Amino acid sequence: MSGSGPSPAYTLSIESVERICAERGVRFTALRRLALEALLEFNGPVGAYDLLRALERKLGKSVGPPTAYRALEFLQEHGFVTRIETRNAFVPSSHPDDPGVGAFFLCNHCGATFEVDLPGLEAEFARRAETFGFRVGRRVVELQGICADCQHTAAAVEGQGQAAKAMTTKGSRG
Amino acid sequence: MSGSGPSPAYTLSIESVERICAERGVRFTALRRLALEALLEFNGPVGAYDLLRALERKLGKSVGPPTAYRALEFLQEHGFVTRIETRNAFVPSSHPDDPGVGAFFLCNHCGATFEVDLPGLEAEFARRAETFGFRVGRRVVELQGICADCQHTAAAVEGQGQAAKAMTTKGSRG
DNA sequence: TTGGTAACGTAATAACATTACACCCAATCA
DNA sequence: TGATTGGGTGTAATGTTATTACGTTACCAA
Ligand SMILES: [Zn+2]
Ligand SMILES: [Zn+2]
Ligand SMILES: [Zn+2]
Ligand SMILES: [Zn+2]
Repeated sequence: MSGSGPSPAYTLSIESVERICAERGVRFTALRRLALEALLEFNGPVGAYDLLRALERKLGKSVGPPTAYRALEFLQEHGFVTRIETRNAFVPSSHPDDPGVGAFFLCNHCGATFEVDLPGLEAEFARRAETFGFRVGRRVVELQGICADCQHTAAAVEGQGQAAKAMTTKGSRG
Repeated sequence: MSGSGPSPAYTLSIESVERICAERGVRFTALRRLALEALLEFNGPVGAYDLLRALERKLGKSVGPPTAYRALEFLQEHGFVTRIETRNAFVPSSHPDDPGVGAFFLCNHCGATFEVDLPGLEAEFARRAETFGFRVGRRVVELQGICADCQHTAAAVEGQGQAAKAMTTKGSRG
């Protein structure tokens, strides 16, 4: 399939992250940079252990899980990376400082990941939360299905349940 | 915290599931029934291994992970149970044959889980999906934060990030 | 009754994530 | 400058969640 979709692949660049970190007075270390570079080099969601192996290749030495997870934690905290819960995987964020809801359309067939802004979602959530006094923090919206490209393929059997095969190293929990 | 919230605790009963399975011509076996009973006996999301241990208690013998996961798979396939992705855990569904979007409000402080119907979400998803030919299957909407009860507590520091402690055996990934 | 299929038991392993502690290094300050 | 301090990283061990593979059993239909 292709990387085409509702939003440009990724608007995030290393340079912009560098700048934002400087503004915020936080350290964009070599390791964190390498991790983000690795994530950008993949086309889709990347598992922590895949990132780990990518880091090993870049560094030429072995790295432990905490190293990968710490880098991911930093990148998530600052909005540069989003965890895809239904894939146990991570992608660079399209909108690092956007307070809005990032909704993810995830193709079960090819693994393609589309981050889209769903205006109106925010309001709907807030309004409903208000009715019972819930204070909303992190929002997770993930919509699984079949992308346009894969629907043109005979192999795309159903809107539910096929395993992702290409474009990602991650499996699916459909 | 309390079990109060936007919808009654659970509208699902063993009897209704029994009836639905008969209608659909699928087998509601002893194991599947025990698994669902166990899930209903918990107050919140239940991890697969907690379910496993509950099954062991009920059966008086040890059971392997596949046994628990197969029961969960069946219950999910038929809409009786929903997986909470951000908790790696499972809850009985409030609306087993409702095609609408079940959104979950999850308290990071006490673990309380509220399933609510968000009408309008469905339309928003469908409309956006249509614009790029995506065919939506499973929808995951999980909103983490702090419930009303916990906001009345000094310990509820922020709308983000506290670990769930009571009412659930599950941890949090913030 | 027999043959086929869905369900289950069991062992092993894979995949994902965290804890604990030691070490290093850069920024701050006596 | 030397000491202190805190964040960041290295490493080993462990914990948690999920799947694969394969043999057996139970149910149903021909
Ligand atoms: Zn494809
Ligand atoms: Zn696709
Ligand atoms: Zn609460
Ligand atoms: Zn509470």
